[in-house]
Order: sequence, then structure tokens, then C-alpha cells
Amino acid sequence: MTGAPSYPAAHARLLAYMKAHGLKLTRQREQILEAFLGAEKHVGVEELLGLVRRLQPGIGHATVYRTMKLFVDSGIATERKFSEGATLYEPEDGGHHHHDHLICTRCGTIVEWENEAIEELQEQVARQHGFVLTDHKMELYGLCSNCQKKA
Amino acid sequence: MTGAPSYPAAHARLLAYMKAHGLKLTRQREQILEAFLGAEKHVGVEELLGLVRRLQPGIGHATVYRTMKLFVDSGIATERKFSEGATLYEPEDGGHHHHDHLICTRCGTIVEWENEAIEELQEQVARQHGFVLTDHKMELYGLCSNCQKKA
DNA sequence: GTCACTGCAAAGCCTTTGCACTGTG
DNA sequence: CACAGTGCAAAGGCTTTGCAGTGAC
Repeated sequence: MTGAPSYPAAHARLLAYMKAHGLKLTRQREQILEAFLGAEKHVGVEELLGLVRRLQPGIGHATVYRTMKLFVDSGIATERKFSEGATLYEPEDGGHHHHDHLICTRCGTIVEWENEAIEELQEQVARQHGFVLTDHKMELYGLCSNCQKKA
Repeated sequence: MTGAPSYPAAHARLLAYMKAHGLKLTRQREQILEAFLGAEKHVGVEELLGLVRRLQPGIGHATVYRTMKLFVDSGIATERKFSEGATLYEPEDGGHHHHDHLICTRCGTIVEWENEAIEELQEQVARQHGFVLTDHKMELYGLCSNCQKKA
């Protein structure tokens, strides 16, 4: 813990967003940011809370929920609601290349992938129905190679 | 209201499932089935409850929840959890052709579509990562043509 | 008659909100 | 020092569960 942010790009983006909106950078927000980016996978609020509490035992649910919402608004995080249970968050890297998920229904492994051809077909489908696309969500569920062996 | 089921195929499938599992066909279940299939679109529990209460004012939430779960297990219904709010159900027609959804983020209209090419690409993606696909879920969000005009 | 089903109300998740206190800018 | 942010606990949706009474088989 040097005090220097480990993720300068995200940190900068957050600062810019906050400045633009008259918000404040608090210790909690910095710590949540570090924990969130350090996790390097999809994290839920409960898990994040656990991570941050190592540094900041008194922090409450509400703060994490509110902060993650802030991160989403500032473009640092994306919210994912998978089929089961609670919302997970993942870092939104600056480059806007969208990706989707492949999820093992047995062990819960999540693999990220992207496919330009599918994206184009999606646009096509939307156009055919007179829609303008703003977003999409695609999850493939199956068994990963490990779990196939075990099954 | 003749007493004869309006949807003999689904009715039969439900009967078979119940017989096989030692379950009982109650008035409530029949009425929920009629209301569900009659809706001909994605319905949530609350809406279904409203429909069924016209016939059966005293029916409770829990019964509808439990019955929809039964319908899902028996293969009559599919559960869909879209990004916002509550679970919706839709009839699972005997033919297994999968379809996905296009959802207007302004008025909530849901359009069903299917695209063979996308399905194939999905299989390809899964294979590339060593997965065997069992299911998927794809939702496109955007503005329908009506809402584009208004916006 | 049995045993599954029902309706009600209570409890369970996850998430949001209200409020008095705190701390950033 | 103003006003956004925090922590707590309470309240909110949606869904599930426990229980005593009911009704299908």
C-alpha cells in the first residue's frame, strides 16, 4: 500500500467523472476500486465487501452497492446479471470492444469471448425488426472440458 | 367455459407429468394453465395472478409460483429472467426450435426471433473453448421503431 | 382415508433508502 | 464549512417456505 493507485487509468477516469459531477473521492471508494480491479474476475457485492473489509473492517453493504453503481455510471465497471442469484460486476476496459460469456453450469467457470460475426448478425436481426440496438447480453451455458471428463 | 381444455396438447403433457410423479390436477392448476397459455406472450407471476383471480378470486401468490415451477419442470413453460425485475414465463411449444429476444428498453415490447447462423457461430465459439453447449440466452436491447419516433 | 395442494403470513434473498454523523474539497 | 458520502438499520421487490386446513385420488 503505497498510496499510489495501482490502476492509474481507471483511477483517472473515476476522478474525471467525479469532478464533472461534483462528487468526492473517499477512502472507501479508492479501496473498493482497488479491490474490484484487483479481483480480475467477476465479483459480487458480498465478495467485494469481504475483500475491502480486510482493509476497512467497518465498511457497509450500502457503500459497496452505491459505489459499484457509481463505477458503472463512470464507465469503469459493467453490471452482469447471470441466471442465478446476485449481480456480478466486471471491469470495463477503456477500449469498447464488447464481449460475452461462456459459463460452465457445473463448476461455474466463466470464460469471456467475442465474435465480430455474431455482433453483425445481431445488428441485422434488430434492423429487420425495426429496432436500433443499444445493448445486448449473450450467455452460453455448457460444460467446460474439465467437467466433461468428470461427468 | 366448457370444462374441456383449450390447449389439449399442453394439458396432456401436464397430466402425464403429474401422473408420473404422483401429483394431482387441481382446479387452480388448470386455471393457471389456461390463463398462462391464453396470454400468448411473456407473463409474470403478478399478471398471471390477476388473470386467474377473475375466475378464482381467492388464489394466492404461492400457488402461482409453485405451479409455474411445476410447468417448467413438466416442459410446458420456460422461465426467462430479463435484465429488469421479475421472472417472466413463456410457453414451451413441443417443437424445440430455440428462439431469443429483442427487447425495447422504452416500452418493454418483446419480439421473438431466431437465427440459425448465430446458433452455429455460438457452437463454434463453445467448441473453441472446449465447451459442450447445453443452453444459451441472448437478449438484444434497443428501441423499437415506435419509440424511436417518440424519442 | 391419505397425502398432495392451497392460502395465508412470515421469512429469505438481494438491493435500496432514510437518517444522523463524518469527512472531503 | 457546505454538502456529498458513510454506516446502520429499516424497508422494498420478488420469491420461497411453514403450517393448518382442504380436496383429489
